[in-house]
Amino acid sequence: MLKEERQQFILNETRIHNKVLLGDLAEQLNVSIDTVRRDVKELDQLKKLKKVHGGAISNGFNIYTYTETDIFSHEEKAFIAKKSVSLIPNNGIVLISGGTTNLEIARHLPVNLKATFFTPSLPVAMQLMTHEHIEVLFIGGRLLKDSQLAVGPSTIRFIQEIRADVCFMTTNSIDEANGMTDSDWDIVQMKKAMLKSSKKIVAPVISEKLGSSQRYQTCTINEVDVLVTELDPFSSKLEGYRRQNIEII
Amino acid sequence: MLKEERQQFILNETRIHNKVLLGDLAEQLNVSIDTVRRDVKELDQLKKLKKVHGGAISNGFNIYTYTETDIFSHEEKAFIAKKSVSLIPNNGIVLISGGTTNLEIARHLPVNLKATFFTPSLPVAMQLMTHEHIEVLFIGGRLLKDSQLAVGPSTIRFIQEIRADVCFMTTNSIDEANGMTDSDWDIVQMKKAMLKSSKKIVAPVISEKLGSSQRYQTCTINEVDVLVTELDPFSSKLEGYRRQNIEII
DNA sequence: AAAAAAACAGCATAATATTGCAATATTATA
DNA sequence: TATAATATTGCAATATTATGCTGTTTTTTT
Repeated sequence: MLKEERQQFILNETRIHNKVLLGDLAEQLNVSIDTVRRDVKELDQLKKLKKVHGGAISNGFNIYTYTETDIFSHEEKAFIAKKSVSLIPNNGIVLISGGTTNLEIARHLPVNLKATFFTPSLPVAMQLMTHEHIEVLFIGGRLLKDSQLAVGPSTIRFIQEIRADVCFMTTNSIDEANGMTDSDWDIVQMKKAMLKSSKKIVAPVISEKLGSSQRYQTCTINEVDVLVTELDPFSSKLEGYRRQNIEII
Repeated sequence: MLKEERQQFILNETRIHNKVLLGDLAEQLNVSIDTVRRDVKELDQLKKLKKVHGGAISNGFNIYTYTETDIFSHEEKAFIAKKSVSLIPNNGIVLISGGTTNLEIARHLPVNLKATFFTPSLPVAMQLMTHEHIEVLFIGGRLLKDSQLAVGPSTIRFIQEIRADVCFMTTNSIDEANGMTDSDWDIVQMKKAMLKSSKKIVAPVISEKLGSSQRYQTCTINEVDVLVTELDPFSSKLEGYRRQNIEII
């Protein structure tokens, strides 16, 4: 059995039972308790579960597998997500695009939040479905293989029928001059439709994306209502955006 | 055997089994383990799979609950899948519902098959996306949490616009008197729409489902064109279906 | 505080990876 | 077609990784 399989099994067991004992795992997997201990330690470092004395407890369901190198950006995105979820009104209608930051938002929803989410992103939909009180509506269409996102005319038509309270729109790049920009034309068209159908536009953006731009424009900077980054809201790096009357949290 | 073919084989094996051991591959391919190692390394660099110590694991869709050990009667379902895929015409339009048997079909598509698949099932869509030459269209709508399936009026409207060559329709239960039956009303409505939009109806069914029935009817038995089971097509258990003029493979 | 359980560190062993190299096969070019 | 350039493959030597074991330290329980 491959190490990765074993770790996947451990993750699955912790998810199902909420907690597991290292001794039990060692027996089920036919390996020494030291090996299990080492596995659990690694998984803990990858934030996939929480190691406790004698066992491990679940860290919730996570569809995405982070490599060691993006552990830092993962933590930053989780921080952005925690700040972002406060913008969702109870019983609200939410439109949410794809990307790993939005995936974190889908993970960090308050357990008691009741809301309806529309999304064209397969991974985000999967993640949203783990929440009991969240209704998930998938926006269908042609699926792009790399971004796992639905695009195309039927997608846009579907989006046009929605009236959302808030839209979480992630992007490849953002800067003052060009606004939010992306490298894929189909995705940009779909995103434009999303923005049109939403009252409030929230851009959860990791600071490394600030000040860069791509080929196609989704929207200008002043169409954004709220900018959420991992930085302090009064950071000098955000000065330019503050001047545009964008709420920064 | 050409290097290309070998790598294609390796990719297919990892897709089907979710993991492979380098030693096994070397044996199956009649090359040294070094060659396999180099192939896997290349495929890893191309992000087509993930190389790990001792083997490789599938790169796309890896949710534990859908791996071999976790699917009930996996062997039989994989066998049904292998028989079913022969019914897909090249460049055809396919409608495929959810369920683990259909998931196996999505896994076992021939590597060179070109086709367009429509599905309302999240896991099936994920699996289909791992195929290079397959176009995947997701049929959106309200997602049911347990079956991970889109249902509802917008789903049905979307389906009504499709004209499919073949439809793979799995079901909870099937018998001669009641046809295909399910326990969820929304799912049955969605399935009815799928059948209406398809020229040829294929029912991949594991034999233990034969002769049982549920609350709601999807279709009568003579609407089914082809029945695929893990049994020998001439098995006496299939006698009743054969009398209905259903093709059995 | 003592006893028990668990975690940790270091080490030995076996399995797997990497590297350089030579033999062979394939491709490009004159 | 001949020849040079390039790629592929298997092998051997060496390096790395995974695992279990032992003894010791830390944590939990009594």
